[in-house]
Amino acid sequence: MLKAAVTIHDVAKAAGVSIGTVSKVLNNQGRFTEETRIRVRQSAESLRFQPNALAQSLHQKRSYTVGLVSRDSFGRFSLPLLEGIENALDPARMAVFVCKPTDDPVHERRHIESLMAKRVDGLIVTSRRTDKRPPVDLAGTSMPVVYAYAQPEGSEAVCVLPDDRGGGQLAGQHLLCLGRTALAHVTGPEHFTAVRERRQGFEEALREAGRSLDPDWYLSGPWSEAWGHEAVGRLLEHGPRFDAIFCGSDQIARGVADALRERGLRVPEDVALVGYDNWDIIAAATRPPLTTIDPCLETLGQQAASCLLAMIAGAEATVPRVIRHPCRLVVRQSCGGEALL
Amino acid sequence: MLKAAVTIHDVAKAAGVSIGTVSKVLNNQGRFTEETRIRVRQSAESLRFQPNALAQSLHQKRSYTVGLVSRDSFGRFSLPLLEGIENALDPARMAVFVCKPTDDPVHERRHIESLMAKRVDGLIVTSRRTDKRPPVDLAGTSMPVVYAYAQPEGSEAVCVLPDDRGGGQLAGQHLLCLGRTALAHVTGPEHFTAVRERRQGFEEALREAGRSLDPDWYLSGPWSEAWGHEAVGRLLEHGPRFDAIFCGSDQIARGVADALRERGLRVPEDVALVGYDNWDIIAAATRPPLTTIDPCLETLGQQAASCLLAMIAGAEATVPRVIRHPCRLVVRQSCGGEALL
DNA sequence: TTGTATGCGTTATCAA
DNA sequence: TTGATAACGCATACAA
Repeated sequence: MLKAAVTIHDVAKAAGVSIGTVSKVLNNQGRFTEETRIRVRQSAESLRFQPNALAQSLHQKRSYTVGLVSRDSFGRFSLPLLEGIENALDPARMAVFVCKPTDDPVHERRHIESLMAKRVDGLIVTSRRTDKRPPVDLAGTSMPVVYAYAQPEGSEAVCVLPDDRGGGQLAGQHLLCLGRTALAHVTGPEHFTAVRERRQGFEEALREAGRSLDPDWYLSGPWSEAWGHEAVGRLLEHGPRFDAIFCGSDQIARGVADALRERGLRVPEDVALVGYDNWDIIAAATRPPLTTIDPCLETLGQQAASCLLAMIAGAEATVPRVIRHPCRLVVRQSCGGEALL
Repeated sequence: MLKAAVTIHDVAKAAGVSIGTVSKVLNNQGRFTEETRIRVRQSAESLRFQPNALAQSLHQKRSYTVGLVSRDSFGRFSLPLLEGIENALDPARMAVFVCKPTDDPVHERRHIESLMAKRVDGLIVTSRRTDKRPPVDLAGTSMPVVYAYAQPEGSEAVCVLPDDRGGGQLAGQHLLCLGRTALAHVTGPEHFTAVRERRQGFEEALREAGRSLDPDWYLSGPWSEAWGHEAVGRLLEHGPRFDAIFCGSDQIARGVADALRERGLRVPEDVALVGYDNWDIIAAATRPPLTTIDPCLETLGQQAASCLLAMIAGAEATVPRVIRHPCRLVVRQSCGGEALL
């Protein structure tokens, strides 16, 4: 920006017309001779003219920019979300500002203010867990906001969330379909909404098949491979043998798979395994590769961005308050049955 | 932005002064009575006045904004890099635009143009590998650019890269220090600059200890756990027994660790293992947890951003053309010897 | 000490 | 068809 950027005045001078004419030609607005059109376009071209978006935005009261504020650190969830968001925003020629995530409300506040000062057209708020959190402070403005993979408490804001219940159900149904009858569930900490919802869905699937989840076969613990490992030991303490385990995350599933193998149990012959996340680097490297539930974070992000776009366009009324984004079953080899597809 | 944002005029009216005065007070510029100071500040406060950054930037010819253009997809490298970049930029009150990464020069071109139109103060270009790539097209402007974890070919641009050679050296020295004498190296594809540099550093360490890398003990393959697994088999075909393996990535190391254990070889008692990346989710979950080389991507990003800041401030001359960011040895349990620390 | 006027780069209205 | 000119919101030099 130091080397005096070329402005519309430069183009006008070069083309021998007024700035008004240049503006019209470049925006295909109003009428003008074919000849001036060519002259203007050529001058603009040769000068490598780039209209100053700052000036445009100032005038249009629209910046073609959205802010992405992330809570709880950038993590593995942010990436696919961001990917999806950009996929939706890019065609609309909107750029995105990212903010260093923070748990501190004061910092968050500062970031939001900075974003508002830059007159972003809207905000997307993400998190690394779907539990309710205080909504962002909009300082009384009516800036469009959508929460993606995040949920504001006591607010009418629109949010798009993964359908964790549906994911659990999908896992249960798949296992049941394959003829498994003794299903266990090893998952994360119960204070996660996601943990509770996934289990509900799983139990629902069992119920529909006239079964239920044996309390001895439900284990909640940390989100780690080590926990999966340990859980297998606990499961094995109980007499009757399970023939399938639905895991609350791919990491847990991987720990489970390793532990099973080390104890001489075969996957999927003896025990079928379903993971959760479809975190490629884990799921594909597990032996055998994990059949898992994909929360489809990328399309979720895309949908969130689309909603925001609609709101910015003034179609606020058309977008639902809370959207449950469906999960997808990804079949690899940990349940067998891939031939069925 | 729809609900007519409050402007400096509103504040002026509320405070009963002119906009010039408001501006001066709010920016602590020039002189004014304590009384008007209070009145203005109060009005601004109660109106929740946020100066329009667009207008400010237009005037100052400075947007306090940088563009982050990423090639080759957002990946696990982008996150720590981005984290570091924001850490450095946030205190300077600069915001960052991210661009959907792409390999397509045409799309990249469009993104850069969009960024330039928004009058970003500078650009950071990242990649997921350090190999040389064509520089970004700046359209003849003198916009400050720094390449982070990326390298432009035939360009004088500044770039900051991990010191992969140093990383390899660190690994070798550590193993040697612990008394290992028969060192193998299982790494990624040789067309990666990083693979070649890490090996060079490793060999250098061996050389300094009067040893050299046995060609039979050097194996190059894909960046995967499966390859680590397979490599162990190959290594074992050769008669003499190695007592340490330096792996080109944590993923490879994990595959190696699993294979070793399955063949009854103990880590670190029989074989010491050093990984590369310090990718927590892999390194910490490996059994035993991996001692590994940390390329310190976060501080690398931070340094890149600091350089950019310096360049934007006009101190271009003070920043070196290419910076090699040092790696760090992270000791866990795969080499033993943690007691030494 | 305070207010007015000008410029920043566009777009848009309205005469010419 | 084209060219002045007035916003847009702010900062600042200069006049009052």
